[in-house]
Amino acid sequence: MDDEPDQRPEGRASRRASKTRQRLLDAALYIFNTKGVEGCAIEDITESADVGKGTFYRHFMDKLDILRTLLDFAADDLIKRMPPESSPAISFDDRITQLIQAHLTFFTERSDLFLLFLQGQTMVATRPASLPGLHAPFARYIGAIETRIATSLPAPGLPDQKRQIASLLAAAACGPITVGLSISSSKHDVIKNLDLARQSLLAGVKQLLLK
Amino acid sequence: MDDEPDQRPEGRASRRASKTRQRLLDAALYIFNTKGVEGCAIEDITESADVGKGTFYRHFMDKLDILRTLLDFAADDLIKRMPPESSPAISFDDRITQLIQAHLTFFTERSDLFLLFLQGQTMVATRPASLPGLHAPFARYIGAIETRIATSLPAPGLPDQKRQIASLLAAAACGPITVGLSISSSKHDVIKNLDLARQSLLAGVKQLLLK
DNA sequence: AAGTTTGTTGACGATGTAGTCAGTAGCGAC
DNA sequence: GTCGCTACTGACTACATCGTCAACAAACTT
Repeated sequence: MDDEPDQRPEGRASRRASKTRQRLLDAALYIFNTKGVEGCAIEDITESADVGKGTFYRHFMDKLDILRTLLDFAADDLIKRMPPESSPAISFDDRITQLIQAHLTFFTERSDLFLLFLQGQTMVATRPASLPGLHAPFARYIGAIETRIATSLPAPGLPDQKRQIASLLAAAACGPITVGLSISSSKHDVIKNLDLARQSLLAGVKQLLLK
Repeated sequence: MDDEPDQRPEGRASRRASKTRQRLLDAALYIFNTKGVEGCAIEDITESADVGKGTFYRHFMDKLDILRTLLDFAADDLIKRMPPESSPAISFDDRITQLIQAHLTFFTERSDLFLLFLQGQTMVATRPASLPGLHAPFARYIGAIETRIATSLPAPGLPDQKRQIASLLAAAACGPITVGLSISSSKHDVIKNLDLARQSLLAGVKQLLLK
């Protein structure tokens, strides 16, 4: 994680505090990806961040709280890599390619964040009940894709068609990564498959829109 | 879970034992999908199965062991729904459709197994190190797809092309479900998206094979 | 420099959990 | 019936984990 120094947080004390907070976030990201979210103890995080245990509770309510924060951050990072919302209308093909490309650089540059993102996605998908408030970053993520394809859609489309295509794009981007890694493909193979998925998606969506 | 009574397990005693084992498997499946694999205690499982805690350890080594058993079972179930290995050579389109269809009925009829399968897939993908021996069912799953597309491939194809297409198919089948559920689409919407993914995949793979 | 506020600490009580094991119940053989 | 065997039980030990809190430290204020 590498935020800029935040906007003038007053003095040294509060600067130190945000540094501690950041260390906790970094440590949590690492531990979550190593031992799994539920499989890790708060003390694993504070140990790795080299702070006292009590400090954790000054910055976060509990494990779910810090997980939420990390997933929000991950979603932000991924969304920032997409073309700007107000970007000029380009061909549908190019827009799809841009969006997949955003996932690709996210995966290559911040695979730690992406892996947590995928972990969270599955957690929310399979047992939303026990994870209050965790669906928000994913809804934001799909929403971001939706608005970004809106301006490039060949036809106006039905109300929920945009959402459908956005979901499909997300699946085309996230699916190959999860599947590829689950059978221990190399990162390189995963990336190749992702490009394949892009082509596949493109062809498929065109077909959908023709009807 | 609903196995047939197993092949003649001798007398009533051992029949009672496999019934207990089955109750544990059923309970574990339920609990895993409710509280998450790592978030649940052995006693949650035995409690739900209404057996003593010690009984668990008579049938399974530990939590990872029963999880492995369940994932193996899930993979078997999914594979059984695919067309038989020795099935007649049909068109590539139809074969892809058959395979996606297998996922679809698996999802509609045994969503509990499929959700655990997806959970396991993500666990293995994001942190293989801490989960020894858990990748096997997923390798088996991809292998099953591979052999089933082999006979219908338009061209012989390169050695790892089959694997690539198999991964892509798996992604096209699993991705939309995970993404769909993560933004709390209805089961119906998820199924619709899955069909979209099938079309998309078909178009994309054809394009791949043309080159 | 003295006093106040803010951030950090780790020991602590309470609770949870894994895995064991001596004991019990049910079954099958004779 | 009774003996041996297998399946089952749940109290128990040993340890892990949570979240708190009184004490401490650093940074600000006057």
